[in-house]
Amino acid sequence: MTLDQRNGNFVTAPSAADLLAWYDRHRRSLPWRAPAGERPAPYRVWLSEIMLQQTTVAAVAGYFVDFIRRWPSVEDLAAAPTEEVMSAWAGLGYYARARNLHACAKVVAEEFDGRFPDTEQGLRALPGIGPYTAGAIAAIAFDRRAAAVDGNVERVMSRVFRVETPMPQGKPEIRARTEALVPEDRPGDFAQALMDLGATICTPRKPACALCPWMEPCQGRAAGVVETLPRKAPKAERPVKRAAVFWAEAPDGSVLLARRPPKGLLGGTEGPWSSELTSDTDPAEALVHAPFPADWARLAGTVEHGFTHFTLQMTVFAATGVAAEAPAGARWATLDELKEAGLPTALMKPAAHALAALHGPAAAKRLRKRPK
DNA sequence: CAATCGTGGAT
DNA sequence: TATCCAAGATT
Repeated sequence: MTLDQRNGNFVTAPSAADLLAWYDRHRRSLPWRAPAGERPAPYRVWLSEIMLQQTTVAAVAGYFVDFIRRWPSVEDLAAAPTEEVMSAWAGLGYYARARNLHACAKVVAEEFDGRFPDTEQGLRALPGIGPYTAGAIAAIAFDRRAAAVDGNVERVMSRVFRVETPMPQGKPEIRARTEALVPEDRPGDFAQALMDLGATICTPRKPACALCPWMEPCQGRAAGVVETLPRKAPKAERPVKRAAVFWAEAPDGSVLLARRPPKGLLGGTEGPWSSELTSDTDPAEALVHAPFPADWARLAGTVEHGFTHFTLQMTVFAATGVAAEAPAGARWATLDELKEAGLPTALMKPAAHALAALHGPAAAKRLRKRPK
């Protein structure tokens, strides 16, 4: 029992034991989790944590099952061509994760004999593993006493301890508070319990405080400010940028696919040829960005895609019956090969737009990923 | 530190 | 329809 000097209230500290007791009754069953009391394989923990970065459980589940079936071990994943990993990742977003995933698998397979480091520090040195993921893997896969501070934990802790400092300035305090609470026993369950609590009880809006194991010690609730936490600076508004997408079809019906440079927006993915997506291209002057001279026809309408930090408005140009060599970094591919390649959603949209315009809606529908 | 980097679901 | 934002890392 301590005194909160901000309002003169006496507060009790939240206990790991109360949270773990709640977790034992309400833990979610997820594809990457082991049965209660068992420790999941580090490979599965790592793969799931990378996929779950800024990505919802629902979006990840199918990809996780696919990856595990296709590459059952880290050695299998390391041995795969990077292009196959990128294709398997297509649609999940943040493609740097896929590149780092493969790079990390190679390091673990080739330099660590297929075994992941079992400490936070060791994990942190691997590509794609930052402070959160290192803590999560150390705790969940190796039962190390490590904190895993993600968005859920940030929200829970900012509320329980009533941290009113806006993020990211408040992060150090959140981390210190979390580290102090991690128990010697069951640190992995503690990490997952905290995330489950944030995902199912201590939600951004309308938290279910009445069901919360930490309702009593929650200072945010006592002060009536739960839903205002964590505090965040207002976000800058998203500019609209324009790009030109070039849909080329050869006489045999194959289409032009270009591999994007490894870094930057959609880095390493394949898709139709386009102007720079991060600059702003005037549609009237778009043809200078075409892959080769052809009878380009501007298709009616535009295609929009919202990225985190800007909205992209794409104008699509199409040419059919093209007999031309594919430029460097591009290839002619059948529609089946296009589906196999896996396009990011942002580029699947203009592809579908072109197919619908040239061959009808039914042709566009065939682009959709078939359920496996 | 601030900007960059995807996507889909919920509200 | 617009906004938020989810198991963040990298530069």
